[in-house]
Amino acid sequence: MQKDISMHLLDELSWRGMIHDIMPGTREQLDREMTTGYIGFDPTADSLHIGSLVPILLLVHFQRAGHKPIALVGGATGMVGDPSGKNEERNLLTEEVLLRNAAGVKAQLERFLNFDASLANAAELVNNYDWFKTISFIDFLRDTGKHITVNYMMAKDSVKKRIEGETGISYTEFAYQLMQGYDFYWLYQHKQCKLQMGGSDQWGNMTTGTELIRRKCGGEAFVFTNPLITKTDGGKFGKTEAGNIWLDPTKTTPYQFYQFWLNASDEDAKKWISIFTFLPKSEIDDLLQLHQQEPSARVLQKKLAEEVTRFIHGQEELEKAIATTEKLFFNQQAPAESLSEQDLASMEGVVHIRFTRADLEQGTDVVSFLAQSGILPSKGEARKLIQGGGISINRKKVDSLDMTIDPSLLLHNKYLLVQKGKKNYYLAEVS
RNA sequence: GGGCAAGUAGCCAAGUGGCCAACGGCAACAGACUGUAAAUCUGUCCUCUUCGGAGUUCGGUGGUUCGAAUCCAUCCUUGCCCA
Repeated sequence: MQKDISMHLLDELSWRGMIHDIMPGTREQLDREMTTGYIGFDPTADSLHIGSLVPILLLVHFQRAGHKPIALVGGATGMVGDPSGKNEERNLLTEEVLLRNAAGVKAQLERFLNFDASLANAAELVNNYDWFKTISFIDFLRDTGKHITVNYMMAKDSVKKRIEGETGISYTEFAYQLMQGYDFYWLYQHKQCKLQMGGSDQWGNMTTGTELIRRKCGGEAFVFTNPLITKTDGGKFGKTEAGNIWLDPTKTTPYQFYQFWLNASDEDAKKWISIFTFLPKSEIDDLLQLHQQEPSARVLQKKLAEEVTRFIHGQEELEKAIATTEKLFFNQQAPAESLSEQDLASMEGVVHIRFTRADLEQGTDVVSFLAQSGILPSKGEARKLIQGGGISINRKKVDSLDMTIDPSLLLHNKYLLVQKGKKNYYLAEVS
């Protein structure tokens, strides 16, 4: 991507709706020189989830605009816990878990940025554990703590909320912003890093960093934040009944990942298409117009799902996800028998259940089958859902609790297609 | 260390001796309607169940009582005030 013909990074991010707050002087800094900028990622799990997608995309945009991105894994800060957005003290993760998580997160980040060392703006990965592990408490208090007043720290929203709230805040979490501030300072000193990006909830932590840089060495550094992703209906972004949407294909299959985006509401899709894809403005405008004319065609959702799935999982996995989606949803009225053995066997990403033929020979009732196969957690649960009309087998609604499952129901003598609700498919396979 | 207040299901929050598996709201799941949307309406929502019930809950423990989320004692946790 050529720097001079593309839009200014900030204008680009701005029309995409990826900028919430920006510190004055940031634009001038970006114009002045190739700037090094960083974003921190918390190793709270061994995989990133789609909540981290916006920061990842910011770094990618940043690098494409010719600047140098640094992804920081918070191996040290993760041990302390960020109070932002939390109304309760966190549980501390053990060192062992954190090390493993940091490694997992690092491996994922490496896939999205260009680390080619021959580039002037090659991406870098750092772990703040590397510099924090050797700093003594006394040194930290004398060299860093001395520069920031408690008054300043208490004025931060994240801290103020906790102080005024019911649960209070421990010294540990109170000190978090100093650690994050120190990260910025360290990167400023060692990597000439002059910019920090992050979610809008991080504004307070981020500005502690610029303040520290100013007071400790008279340097000038900048920050900007992206708005937090919300859903129009007020729900939490990135959650489904199955839990988080992870970037790790073994935790969330590409099919499930694709489905998540495809199921975006109209309103959300309009916002998300520009944030989560790299499509140019003209193309997005066209899509928005198409969407306006015929929302039921869901062009926005399809394009969104396609682009994001490709970015995370690659073309091949995307095609499999689309193929499975078409088989399951393209013609829902078609009887399950019309699906070929090949169709069923190649459904990657739907939940597979295995059971032995012997289990079926004498026939079992649906309720036991659903509970024993693990599709539902208990018989009671199975019973309730069936009574509520929420279970289909081979696309036929189960309308009786007495229904018997036996080999005659098997598709191609091998499969059972079980649906919980409209969208959750399970493929049970005899082995 | 002293004083005051609080701890109820995933979250918020009613409930002050039996009618309590515990009002209500949110979230979640399912159904109807649709476009695999949104909104709306309906059902479910501690666990298991042979659908008759059974078991375990209201910070912990012990007690009073025929009977406790509710009363008493004690301990723990949290917040506020004082030292």
